Amino acid sequence: MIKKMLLKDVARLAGVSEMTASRALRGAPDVSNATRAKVEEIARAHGYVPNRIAGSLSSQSVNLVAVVVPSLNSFVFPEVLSGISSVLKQSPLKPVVGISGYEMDEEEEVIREMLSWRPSGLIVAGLEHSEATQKMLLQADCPVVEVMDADGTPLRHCVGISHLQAGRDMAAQILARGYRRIGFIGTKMPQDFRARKRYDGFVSGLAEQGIALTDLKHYAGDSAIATGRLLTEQMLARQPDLDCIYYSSDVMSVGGYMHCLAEGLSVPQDVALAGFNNLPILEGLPLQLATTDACRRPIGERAAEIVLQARDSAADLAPIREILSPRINLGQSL
Amino acid sequence: MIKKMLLKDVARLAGVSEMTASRALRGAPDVSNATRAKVEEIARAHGYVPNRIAGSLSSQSVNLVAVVVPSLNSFVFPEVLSGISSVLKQSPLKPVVGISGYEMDEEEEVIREMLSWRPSGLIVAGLEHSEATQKMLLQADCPVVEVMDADGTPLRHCVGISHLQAGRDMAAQILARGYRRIGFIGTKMPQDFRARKRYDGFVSGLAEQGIALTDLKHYAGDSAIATGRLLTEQMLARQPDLDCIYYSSDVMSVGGYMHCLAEGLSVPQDVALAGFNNLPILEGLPLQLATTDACRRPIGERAAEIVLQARDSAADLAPIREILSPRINLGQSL
DNA sequence: TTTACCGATGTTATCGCTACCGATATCGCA
DNA sequence: TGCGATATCGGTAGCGATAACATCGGTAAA
Repeated sequence: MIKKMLLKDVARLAGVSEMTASRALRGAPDVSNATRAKVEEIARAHGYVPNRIAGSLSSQSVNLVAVVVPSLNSFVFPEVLSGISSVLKQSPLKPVVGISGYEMDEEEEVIREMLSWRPSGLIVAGLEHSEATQKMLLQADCPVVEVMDADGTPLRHCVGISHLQAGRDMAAQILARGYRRIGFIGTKMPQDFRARKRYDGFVSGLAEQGIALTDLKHYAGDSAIATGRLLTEQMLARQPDLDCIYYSSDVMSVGGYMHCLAEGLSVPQDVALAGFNNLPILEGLPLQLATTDACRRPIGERAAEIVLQARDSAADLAPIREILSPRINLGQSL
Repeated sequence: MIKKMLLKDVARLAGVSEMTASRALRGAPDVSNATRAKVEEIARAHGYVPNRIAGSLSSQSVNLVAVVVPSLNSFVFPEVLSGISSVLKQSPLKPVVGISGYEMDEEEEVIREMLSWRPSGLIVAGLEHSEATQKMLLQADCPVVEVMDADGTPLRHCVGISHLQAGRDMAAQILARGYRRIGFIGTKMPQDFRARKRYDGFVSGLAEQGIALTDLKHYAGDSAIATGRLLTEQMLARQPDLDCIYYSSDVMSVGGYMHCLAEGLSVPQDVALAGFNNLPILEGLPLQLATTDACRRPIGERAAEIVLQARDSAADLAPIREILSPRINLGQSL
């Protein structure tokens, strides 16, 4: 294999035209079985890998779906992704992931990069984008689905939950159980719009019943169990009579629980805990922590379905806005 | 914006040739600042997104590095990825992730797909590939780096650790602390070659001192805290006098620890625990669990550096084989 | 037997951009 | 004033594949 095999090499070796070789390898119709077999045989024998760059330029179609998420570390997006993948598997489309790092500028750059590859669809987490990004998304000639969040104005298609409502609902549950001295611990706070909305909903849910937060910690860094533990320790030191803490993420509430375990505090008697996301790390703990399921997988699945739907329909797909209902899991920590 | 803006539209509006517009937008030399500014202005105003498919076909270069990993759920690969990203950020290259799902066939398909986009480099986890995959990787006209593992024969470049040795080392540590009735719990066992190697190394390490495993559980499913907890419970039921368990992953050892917490078993007095990877979930637990750091980030960084190095050097880069030394963290659970 | 038609294949014309190289403008300097 | 060296810019020719249409035996229907 001195130099790269091209389609024309395969064609020549198989004794057919480039066109026929192309059709054979793509599984297109109008090729006799004998010819197809011969072409495939030659391609395999020589390790021919088609050049999809050329193919896509020619066919004006790219079998990729861009997926832009803030992070892969947070345990939350892999599951959205797997929902997307499972649905796309029924089609020739493949997901490609880009990471925006909870930064609008970074998101803009990543989206520009992805759109420059002319994907068949774009799925992006969140409704908040820079102006330039919004413009790009509106002009993109592929279906765009904003996911995870439903509080706001989607550009076109949208699948998510109301984080505002999720926060409010958790406030109601916590108040209903008689807790009154309540703290909130959040991470990535200025940048994570959804965490911010849960916070806002939570505070307003408390306010509806005349309760204000007793303590509050907005931490700029990433969610981590160790961070949750540390911030919980600090908050309980500041407010020894706190009776409940609501965290922006299960990762953090697990950290809080670890603090309680280490200090011999009993949950929920000494302090009640609640998180968000219903992450798999909650399963297997000695105590089931309260959480809200964020519908990650269904969101991914629906988003992918919308992309497929848009691809199949000749005309532009009418805007789809799907608001899923997250389910609170009270567990044993409230 | 009725139809897609093309470079020629930008050029026309800017009153320059396509060529000049192309140079201006790419930041290529030989363009006056005034012209460049005007072209950029027009492009921005009209939301022009260059078509990288056409650009790459023409320039015969793609600024993407394919990264193929078994899974994103396992908590281990995101960190390799972030090592890769951080290094690539100094260059115009961008990582693109593909998921092989711990399946050789799937891996083959994913790699074929990625290579069909003619990336500037390919980083793949593991040394074990199907024959067809090996052939593709050898013929690929881009640098290929196999990462994570160093036990075996790399195709060309390789950055990893010896999992065999990691298993052996942990066996030595465990034996040195006097444990004799030892169990092993592993997941993804037939497919995860690296876990398998740690197991083999562990068993041989024990054998060197005349010890055999007291109990063994190879679980086919994914690692999860809940799974670790359940399998630990079952193993301890089978072997009540087990004094130590080595897990294929920290995720599982945390599950084991959760079982101990729930049952009131003290670690390491009642049973000692050790895992692998040094995952962030270990941080913040009431007890620090023994583990081996898998050097995930440095591996990602080095792999990316090799890709950059190969890109810069005119001639073919001589094979690089880098074996990092994982560090055991004994914690408090042994 | 003739004609319409169909499956299998080949020919031509892009797809949107950039490498390559030639053309032009500008400027310093003798 | 005239020359070559620079700085800018443009025309042409692909990159490697596929869409669309043309071709061409051969078979079934008339």
